[in-house]
Amino acid sequence: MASRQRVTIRDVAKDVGVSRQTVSRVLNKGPNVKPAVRDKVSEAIDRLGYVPNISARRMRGARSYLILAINDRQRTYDNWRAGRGNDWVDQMLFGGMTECEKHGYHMVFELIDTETPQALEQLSKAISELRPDGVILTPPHSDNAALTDLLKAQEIACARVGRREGGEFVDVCMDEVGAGAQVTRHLAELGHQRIAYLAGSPDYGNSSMRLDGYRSTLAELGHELREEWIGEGGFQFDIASRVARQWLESDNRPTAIIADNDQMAFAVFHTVQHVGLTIPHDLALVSFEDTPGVRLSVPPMTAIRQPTASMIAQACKGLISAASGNEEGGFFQLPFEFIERESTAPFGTTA
Amino acid sequence: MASRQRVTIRDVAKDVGVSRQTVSRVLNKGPNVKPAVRDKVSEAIDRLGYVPNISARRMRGARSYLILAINDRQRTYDNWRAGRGNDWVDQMLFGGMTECEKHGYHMVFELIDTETPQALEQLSKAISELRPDGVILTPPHSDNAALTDLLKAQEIACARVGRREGGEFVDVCMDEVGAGAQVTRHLAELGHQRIAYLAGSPDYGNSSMRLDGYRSTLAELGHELREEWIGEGGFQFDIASRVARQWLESDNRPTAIIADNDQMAFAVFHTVQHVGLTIPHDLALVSFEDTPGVRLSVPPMTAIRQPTASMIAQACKGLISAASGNEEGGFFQLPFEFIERESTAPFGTTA
DNA sequence: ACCGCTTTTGTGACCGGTCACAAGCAAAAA
DNA sequence: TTTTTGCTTGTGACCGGTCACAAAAGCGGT
Repeated sequence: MASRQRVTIRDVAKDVGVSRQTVSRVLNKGPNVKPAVRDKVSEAIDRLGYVPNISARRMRGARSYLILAINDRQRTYDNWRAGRGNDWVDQMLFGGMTECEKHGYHMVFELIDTETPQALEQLSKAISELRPDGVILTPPHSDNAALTDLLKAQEIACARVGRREGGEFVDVCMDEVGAGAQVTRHLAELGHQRIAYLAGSPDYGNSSMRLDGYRSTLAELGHELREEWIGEGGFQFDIASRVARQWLESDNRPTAIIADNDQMAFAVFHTVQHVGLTIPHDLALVSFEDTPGVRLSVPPMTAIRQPTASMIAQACKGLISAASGNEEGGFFQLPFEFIERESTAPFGTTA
Repeated sequence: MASRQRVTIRDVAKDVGVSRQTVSRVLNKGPNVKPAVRDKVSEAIDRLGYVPNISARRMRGARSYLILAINDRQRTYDNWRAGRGNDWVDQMLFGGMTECEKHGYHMVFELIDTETPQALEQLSKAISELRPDGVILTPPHSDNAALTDLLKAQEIACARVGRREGGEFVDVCMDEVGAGAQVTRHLAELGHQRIAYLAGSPDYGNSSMRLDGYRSTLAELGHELREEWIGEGGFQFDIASRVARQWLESDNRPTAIIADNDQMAFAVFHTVQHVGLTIPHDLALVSFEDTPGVRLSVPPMTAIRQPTASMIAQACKGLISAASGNEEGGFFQLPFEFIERESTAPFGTTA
């Protein structure tokens, strides 16, 4: 059983000899408070150890100081059970809290079942109960119109990770085109001429942006762009394996492959071994994720790392800013990290 | 800007033609409500889509339906930055939410800086603002007396992961002795006679319990127990490497090593390679963690997996039960998972 | 000193639930 | 029938903040 509140705003007010409202104004950094009074109140707050009660604050239509972060249950479960070791939530927590605690905010994590009818109801229940100041939607929720419509209807600010419309939403994403360009340039600079691109799915916007980066960079550098070297692996191991195999067994096989996600990169790894080649001597390989799996592969993989923590931090920042009465929404593109490891080597180091 | 509450308890009361209190009683599954009335109220709640406001509930000393999970900032940062891919928070979220949503609870995650003077203040601020029904302390906080004292003083229920006193706390831990026994028996059954134990630190209770399991199992099976085969690696790579090297270069080297954590298991991996031996042919190796790193090592490592998700679920269950007015506290020991992979092989398969 | 204007401070109501207690009502006991 | 008892329902106050609005104080200009 939790105890009663110890020090309330009235205690502070009485101590200093001012009204509750004046204390409230100091707390919320409101204008129109004499510096001398402000100091006296601040001092009393510290001395008495007063901390405002979030629940009470939320009552009269004020802020709740809560940010709701939505994750997909299935995805979280898969990561957990398969032991693939995706540390997505860890990163969200670190990035989010770093920003939140600066402003006295807290993060509530919620799991919902996307793609099911319950999803909407689950989110609806959570926001009605918690009335957060903002909600962060991560993939695959970012694309769920039913959810964003609900939030819009409820007038709750919403940040979407991985989207780039901006407008009324706080959209945060990575520079996908730049990432596609970066890996392509990296391979080209290593001397590779025959660079294949194993794409995920054209339906997925970010995927096609990376492909754009690949295309434009190849053109820019005057490299040959062969359509048969752009494969589609549907982000899946099996499909990617087949595509990779076809490439690797062809007469004029690519000397480098860019994989759109780690699953497919692993598929290439596997296929390379199967065909009797080795990485990086016979083939350079880059991936667009950076899950622990690829960091710990042998050899460790060169990859683009999504700035998950920064993205969540930016999402929080945007939401808190909106809750503070500033202009809402906006579109933030964050730089990627390029991590060069041992799966890429200069062309010509073939054993 | 969040919108006003749409449907309140008064709306429901008016709709059905009863008082607010009656609706409240139905909500809280209180006794003394006529079944017919209860049904009518429940129906109206569903029809109007009424969801109680947690903040309001919390005001008059009632529950907050919030569980606060405390993690260490440094540890979270390290996991993130080093890319070691510890999915601890993912597991906490999955395990915790699975239990919480059954009871209408939410989880708030907080990062604090253990071992610093701020830690106490950070926790204090968080509980004053949020007034959660319970707090989950994970290592290394579980052992921090200042924190538990604070929670006791504030009369906020507390669950500690990795401790086993029980009493007023909800203590949740793994069967460490059993785990120590299990890996020892596993190796013995594979035919190993010379099984070394690379312990972490005797100061760490769980570590010494696992060692106890090792000792007693060896005795039970009538195996030789050599004190020089119990090393201390301080959970650190470097120290563990030295110990392993000494063992592996001795005349009568062990054929199996049990490592108290993954860091040290990696140290053994490294040392084995360095000395020119291979796993599992020349040496069987087991670890007591199961981070993605060891799952993805080559060969993948046989290991004990901590039931993190279940532990957090149990912690939530205990806290919610206490908040519901049941007997507080207790001690829960959860079974470990033993995952046999390829770093252990029968003795005698030496190449 | 008086006026208008801005800055600073204070008061009562209110948010949406729950608590304490009182009242209504039925069945059981006297 | 009357009283006791237990179950069911309702009423007003209250939790700890903030909002809207009113009041008071400061300040330069006439």
